[in-house]
Amino acid sequence: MPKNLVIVESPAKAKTIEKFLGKDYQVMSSFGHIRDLAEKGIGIDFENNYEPQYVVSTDKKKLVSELKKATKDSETIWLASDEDREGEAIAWHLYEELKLKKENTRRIVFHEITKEAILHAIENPRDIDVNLVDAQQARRVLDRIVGFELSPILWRKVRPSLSAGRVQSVAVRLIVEREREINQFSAEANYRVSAVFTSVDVNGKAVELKAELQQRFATKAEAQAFLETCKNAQFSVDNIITKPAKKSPAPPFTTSTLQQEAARKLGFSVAQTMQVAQRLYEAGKITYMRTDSVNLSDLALGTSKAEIISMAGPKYVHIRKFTTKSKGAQEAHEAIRPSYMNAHTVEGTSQEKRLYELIWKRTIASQMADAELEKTSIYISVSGSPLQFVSSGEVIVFDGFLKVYIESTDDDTDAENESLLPAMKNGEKLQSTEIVAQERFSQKPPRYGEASLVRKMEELGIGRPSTYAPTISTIQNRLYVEKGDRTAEKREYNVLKLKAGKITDKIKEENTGAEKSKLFPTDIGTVVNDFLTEYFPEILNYNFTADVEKEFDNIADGDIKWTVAIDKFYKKFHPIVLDTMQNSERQVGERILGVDPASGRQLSVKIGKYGPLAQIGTVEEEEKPVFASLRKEQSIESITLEEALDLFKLPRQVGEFEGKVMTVAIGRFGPYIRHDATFYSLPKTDDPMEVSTERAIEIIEEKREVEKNRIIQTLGENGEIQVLNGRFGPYFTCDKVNYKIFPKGTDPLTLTLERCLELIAAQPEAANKKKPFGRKAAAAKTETKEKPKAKPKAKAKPAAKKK
DNA sequence: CAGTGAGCGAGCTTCCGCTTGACTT
Repeated sequence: MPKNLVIVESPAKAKTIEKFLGKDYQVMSSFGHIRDLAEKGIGIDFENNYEPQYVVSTDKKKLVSELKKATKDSETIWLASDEDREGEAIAWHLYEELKLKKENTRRIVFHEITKEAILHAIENPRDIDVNLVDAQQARRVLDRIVGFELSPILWRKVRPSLSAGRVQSVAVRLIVEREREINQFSAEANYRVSAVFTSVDVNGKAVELKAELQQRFATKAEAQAFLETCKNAQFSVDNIITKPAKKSPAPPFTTSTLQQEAARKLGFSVAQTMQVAQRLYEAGKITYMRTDSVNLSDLALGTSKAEIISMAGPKYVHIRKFTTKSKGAQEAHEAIRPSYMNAHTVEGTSQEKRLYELIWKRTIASQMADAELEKTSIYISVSGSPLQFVSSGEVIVFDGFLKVYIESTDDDTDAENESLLPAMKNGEKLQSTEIVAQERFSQKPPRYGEASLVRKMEELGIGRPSTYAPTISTIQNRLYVEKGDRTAEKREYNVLKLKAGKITDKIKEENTGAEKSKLFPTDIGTVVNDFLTEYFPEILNYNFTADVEKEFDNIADGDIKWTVAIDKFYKKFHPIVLDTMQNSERQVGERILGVDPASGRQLSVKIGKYGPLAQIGTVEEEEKPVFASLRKEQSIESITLEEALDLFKLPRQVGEFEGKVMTVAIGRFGPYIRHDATFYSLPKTDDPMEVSTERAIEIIEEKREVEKNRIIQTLGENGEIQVLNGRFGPYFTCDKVNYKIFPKGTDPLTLTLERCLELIAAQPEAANKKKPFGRKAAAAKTETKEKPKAKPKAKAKPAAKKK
């Protein structure tokens, strides 16, 4: 039995360390925190100076008893959790829960996983830092108080099962406020003038030069006047300025920057990035993926340098030490980097390969030389006008890090092809081939995507690397926010063109405002946000986390007791909770849009039992109100009176077919046509308000055609087996259970009754799936999948249901 | 798969951070 037991947080780490330490050491993992505040109730004893009630998490019970057993057999126990606030608390919880003794317990920390670093740590043990532990307890208790006192208010005043918290509520606020900025935005137009000049270069060759006027015109008249001036103007090179420029590489990846780049370059969702990174980490290919540090170990710097030299030569090396600038960073780990810099790629799925290569390039590039550029600007004067055109070009003199990696930006709209300019002389005369004044509109602020929301949260110091992805899921699961697309709208713009001495004036059309996979606030999200910001402005303040972090630092420094800090907060916060619970109205987000011209009754929108609705009339009136649901893409905040009135025009009869009426309406699953008790979904491209009789018949016939082709063949005496065409290809059904056909590629027409029975026998699970797991079980399943905390309750429920 | 919108009110829901598992769609 080894004399020493080392406990770290992650099993992958444990495995590596065990190799370094040899036979005398056993290394185990705690899998993060082993205990937490009691899940039932608030888990804090307010009568007893905020005493936290800690409970070993159900999924950790077995682990804790194993750890306990291992400690009994060891002479010395080494607590080697991370060096930050949470890591210190993990060490303390282990100490408490495993009932360790001070004499044979050591607290150690190391910053990189190398033999030297670990041996050095073992030679320099210390005690558990109680102040740092207390800072974590304050953090934990504060979050519990905020979350568990605010959420019930929402259950009462808005809707059951909602949630609020220090992090998630602010994340939602960012999205709601951005949406308002967009709604209130009005595009301003101005005129941008560009020109194409020709000349002869120093070698006598004809060259072309594109240039842009430095000034923009606010009105069409001004642009027109300028073009008039240009009609008879002389153009000449006024000045040529060439200056050197530099570009430096970005620092290595943190969790947040990895999520952003993977979203931009690979199109990964935040959760996807983390899953793929986790697999790379577990396979030993990269360092830990939840980190806020941009620091690289000396080992990594050394191997990077060697790699760059062999790849590109010594002049491409530039070793850099990056420092973190994000708020509240705790830097318990290294930056995210390849474990071995000489591995340019890895084996694995294509996602793993692509993410790995991204990490490798970013890491290598961070240690490479700056790129050197030469920027040239040619200024062109216009006779009869003080204004100047400018043509700019950029030449890469030395590529440096650009050899391997170019960082993306969210708005790469200005990616003009800046290139080499022709050689010119001062005073040179130019001919203009055309000069165009084009109307340009200012851009709406962009909506957040998952990754850009993470970036903003990191900037505000809200949330941690381990919680970015879960928080993004939570606010979507609560239906505060949803991911969606906006199709482009057409917009007209004006183009004035001067060519061959003539000015033409044309209207052109452009697409604008298309967005993909962005975060939109829902009506519930907006109502909850407005309610919370009104009653709890302090919690919803963007600086709240930063402010409490300062207080946690004071606790960690020993300047204030954690219970005193919490008491200060609670004495302010709790009375507002009580007051809000008592005195605030129920929140339905009602907006009165105006009057229905047909009836003269009030038209309003609000959140109803089944979602947002429009309502004509009020309950106080004698005549009952009339209701209509809002459409999916509409919101209470932005719907207009006209749009709301349109909702009452459905259901609408669109004529007859085969002697039966056809009705168009919008249901739970979108617009549909109803005919002879059958439903036909309307394709997205059809507007339910516009569908004609002919078009409706067409849709019905199309669906019938698909239905007809659905059945490939029928087998069995009474046709109990049907071979069908489904969304995922052919399958067959027997007794209301669906079965796969294999091997893949089997021609469904060759299937016989015997073969089908064989296939049924080969997939007995298919039959079992349906019965014990009903709809509820399926729902519970997705629930637990969405939030990693598997709740035993959710699993127990369906089990109890089946008899 | 597709009509809902009054109110009785059982018992339930919820936070943030640290870490991975396991078993059917």
